[in-house]
Amino acid sequence: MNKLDIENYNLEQTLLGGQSFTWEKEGEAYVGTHKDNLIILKQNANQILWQTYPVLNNEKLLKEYLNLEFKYLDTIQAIQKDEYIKIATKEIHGIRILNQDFETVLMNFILSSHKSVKGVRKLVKDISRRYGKLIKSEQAYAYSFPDAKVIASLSEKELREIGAGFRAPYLKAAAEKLVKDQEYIKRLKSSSTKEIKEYLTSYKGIGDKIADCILVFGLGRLDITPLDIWAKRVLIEFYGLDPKVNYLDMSNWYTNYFGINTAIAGQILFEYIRNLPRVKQK
DNA sequence: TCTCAGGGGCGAT
DNA sequence: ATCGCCCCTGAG
Repeated sequence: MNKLDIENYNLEQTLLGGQSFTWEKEGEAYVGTHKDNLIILKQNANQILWQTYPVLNNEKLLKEYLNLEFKYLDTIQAIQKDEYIKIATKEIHGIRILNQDFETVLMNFILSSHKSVKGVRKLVKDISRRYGKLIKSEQAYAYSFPDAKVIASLSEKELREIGAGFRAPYLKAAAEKLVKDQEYIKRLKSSSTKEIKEYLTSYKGIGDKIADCILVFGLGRLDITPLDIWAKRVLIEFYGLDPKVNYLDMSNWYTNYFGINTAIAGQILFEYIRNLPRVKQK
């Protein structure tokens, strides 16, 4: 395998933390797909061992996908605004935001609705195994998540049968829309966050939260923190916000407080609070 | 075996 | 603004 020296990179939390659903841990290795590429990674302290398939040694792809050029330490320094985030950044170290494929992220997050990370990963894997492309190496294999055209060609019934449940019609309609809007989307990517969000929420099955996930994880808009229940708990338990504050106001709070890299702060606080020992409610 | 909520969103009120 | 309900799985 190829070697790359890189400090402050936590593969485990980055790949399996819930921003991507196309990774599995197999023994010591992380096996995942990005578009129609298979990527195998291992972490050894400050070294990442890696290989890509079917095109071998694709360093450009790897660096782009793992976001290796990202100025991690500068960002961490910029968000040290209070004791909570300071403690969190000590405990949770090395999370990056991946540069994932837009279409895959959009479809995967539609599937994430009312599902645990583990549940989404399983569903994504089941769909990939059945309808995706097989990519093999000598040591591992994986199926890529099908592109929009393939998903659009499936019936709602097929998607239900594989486990998509009530998300099946959303997924199918989204895939059709992705195909139809292909050219429009290319231009949209350089538009304002607000405009893109408006477009995304016009999809059935995409509301505020999932739209924000797509903006951050599929388009690299780091000036947003997607508000799942954990990001909300952070605001309520650490920063004293009233639980009744609506989505948009909470979201604006993050952006106003942490600024252009609030997505990173959000990921760190999310991991931190999620791993705190909790007393059971009720 | 059974219950229950899960990193939401929709549609009706 | 609030509230059932959606489909299925893993965890208890």
